[in-house]
Amino acid sequence: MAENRQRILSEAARLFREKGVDAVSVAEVMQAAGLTHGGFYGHFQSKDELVCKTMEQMTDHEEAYPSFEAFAKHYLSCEHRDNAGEGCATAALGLEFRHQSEEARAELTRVIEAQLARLADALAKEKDETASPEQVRRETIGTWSAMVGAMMMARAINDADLSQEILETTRDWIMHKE
Amino acid sequence: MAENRQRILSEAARLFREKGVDAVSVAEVMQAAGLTHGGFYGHFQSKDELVCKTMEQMTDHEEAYPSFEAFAKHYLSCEHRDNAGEGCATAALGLEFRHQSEEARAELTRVIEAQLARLADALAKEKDETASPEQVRRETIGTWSAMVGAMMMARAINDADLSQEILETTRDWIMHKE
DNA sequence: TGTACATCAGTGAACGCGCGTTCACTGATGTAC
DNA sequence: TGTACATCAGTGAACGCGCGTTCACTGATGTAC
Repeated sequence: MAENRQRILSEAARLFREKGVDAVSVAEVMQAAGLTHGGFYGHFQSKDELVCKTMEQMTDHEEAYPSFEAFAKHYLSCEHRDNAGEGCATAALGLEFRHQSEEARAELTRVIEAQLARLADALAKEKDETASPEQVRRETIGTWSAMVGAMMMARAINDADLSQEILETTRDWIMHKE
Repeated sequence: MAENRQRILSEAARLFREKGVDAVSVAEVMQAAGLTHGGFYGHFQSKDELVCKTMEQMTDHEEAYPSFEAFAKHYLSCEHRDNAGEGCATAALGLEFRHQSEEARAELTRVIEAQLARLADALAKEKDETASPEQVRRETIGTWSAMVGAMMMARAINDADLSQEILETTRDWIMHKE
């Protein structure tokens, strides 16, 4: 039963990021986990609880970033854009949480805080001792906003050329701000 | 009848940005326009057509930005964050268009292209002749991504302090990139 | 000016559908003797 | 080792609900005579 619960959570994490929380039904998650929809309520009290637990697990499973440059390069890639299911939850879900419960929004806030902390670590390592914590935080928030915004737009629009231009130019822009 | 159609479009533009396209029903739009839901299909063929026409009108009604700094300051304000219904369509709808029709996605692409063009104009004016068009485009895309990403995160999260910090730090970051 | 009629934007009950959720049931598993 | 029974995760039909959409109807308006 613990195995099944874990498979439900993993499939939910993938499907929610791929299509959005509202666009994925409980039955679809259960089918992806190889079960039928009726058994869902043996594992979770409601779809909202599944959303919260999925976000909770995402925060736990994240690893430290190897280096800021490597992270930015991967983050702002076409591969990441085209595989939202395995990618960043903030860029994949973001706005949808306006309509989620307060509990779910609190989990997303934790996810974003954790991502900012990891990114700040990577940036601080890059700079050694040459930047104050305040400067690092400033650069972290600025670059992180640009990455999230660029990815969201690149995914939303219809024009492959403009999509790629936004990713590449933003990557260039945050790394060499002239 | 033309007046009613216009009122439907205006209310749809406000409600869609405020709550998202999927979270607003046809009946809700019609009620906001002072009509009943049945009459909707005398004005539009489908909800999808309403989405497209609403986006079309948004592109048309935008004005040139006074100055880059003034625009950024207003864009990254708490007022804008808390009044999505009157604000930027890209930051308000963005990702939701993954599930919309190709026609609707094409309209959003046009909205984003128009916003990039207006922002590039404002930036170019600021710089006079000191920057090449390529440099202006680069800075336009970079700053625009950061503004959209910051606004989306500021709206999604649950923590008022972090929300405001993201807005203020990003504003600071894009204006003085050290 | 007054009456009869055509037009048509808007009304509201009804439809089919998919959703989240419930619940009586099943059938594999483990324990008792 | 073999049989009887309890447990309980998972099944699948069914629920109430809100959605987008349809359609027979209404009632105000404008024209014809």
